[in-house]
Amino acid sequence: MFQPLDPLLHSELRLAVMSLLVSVEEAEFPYIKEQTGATAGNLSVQLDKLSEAGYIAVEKTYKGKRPCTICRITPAGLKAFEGYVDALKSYLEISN
Amino acid sequence: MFQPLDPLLHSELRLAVMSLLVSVEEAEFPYIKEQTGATAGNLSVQLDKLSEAGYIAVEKTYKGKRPCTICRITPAGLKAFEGYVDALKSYLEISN
DNA sequence: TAATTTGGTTTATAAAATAAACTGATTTAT
DNA sequence: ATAAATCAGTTTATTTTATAAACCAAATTA
Repeated sequence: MFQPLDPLLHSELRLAVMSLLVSVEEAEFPYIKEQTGATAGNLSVQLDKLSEAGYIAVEKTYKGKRPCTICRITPAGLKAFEGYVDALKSYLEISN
Repeated sequence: MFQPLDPLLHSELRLAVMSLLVSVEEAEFPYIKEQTGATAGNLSVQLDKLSEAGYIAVEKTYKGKRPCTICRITPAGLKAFEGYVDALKSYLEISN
């Protein structure tokens, strides 16, 4: 009846991050922060979780002299996101 | 960009309960328990939260000699559910 | 009449989300 | 030159949440 929801994606901020990365395929920390409205601390923690799950790849480089964290969705992450969206439908489609 | 998600509905079990009640408009505790696969304890707690939020109405009656807890979605609950589904779309629709 | 089942509630614990505080380097202002 | 402010994050602490375990009362079955 109801498909289980991946707890890693069933989180407002992590879902927003993944949603963002699905469409842009590359985003810097401050951009994600701005788009999601998250605090830096919260974002940092959630990016770690997504990264540890292999849903995103995090590259730490420099932009001029300043540190720069770039995030990209991975194939596993894309698959998980699609699976989550699919599972959600079992909760949203009225009367089947 | 991303619409906030009602934390009361952004919960696997509570969402399942609401989804169920949207389509049936009346369900007994054991039925909800069976359909969602939840433990009785967890379900009891989550029904309380939905009830306290005014999203569902809980009627405690008897079915013969046995206690019977009947749940119905309220207009406020239906509105909240629809709002939640709508907000979710801002996370799921690829490239706005 | 003892054990089991039904229909739950209450309580305890583990996990999660989130913000606050902090670090270290870079600009900018004085 | 140096003090203050900003940038780019991380770490830690706190609150909230989800969940299961333990419990309770009544009814049913053995």
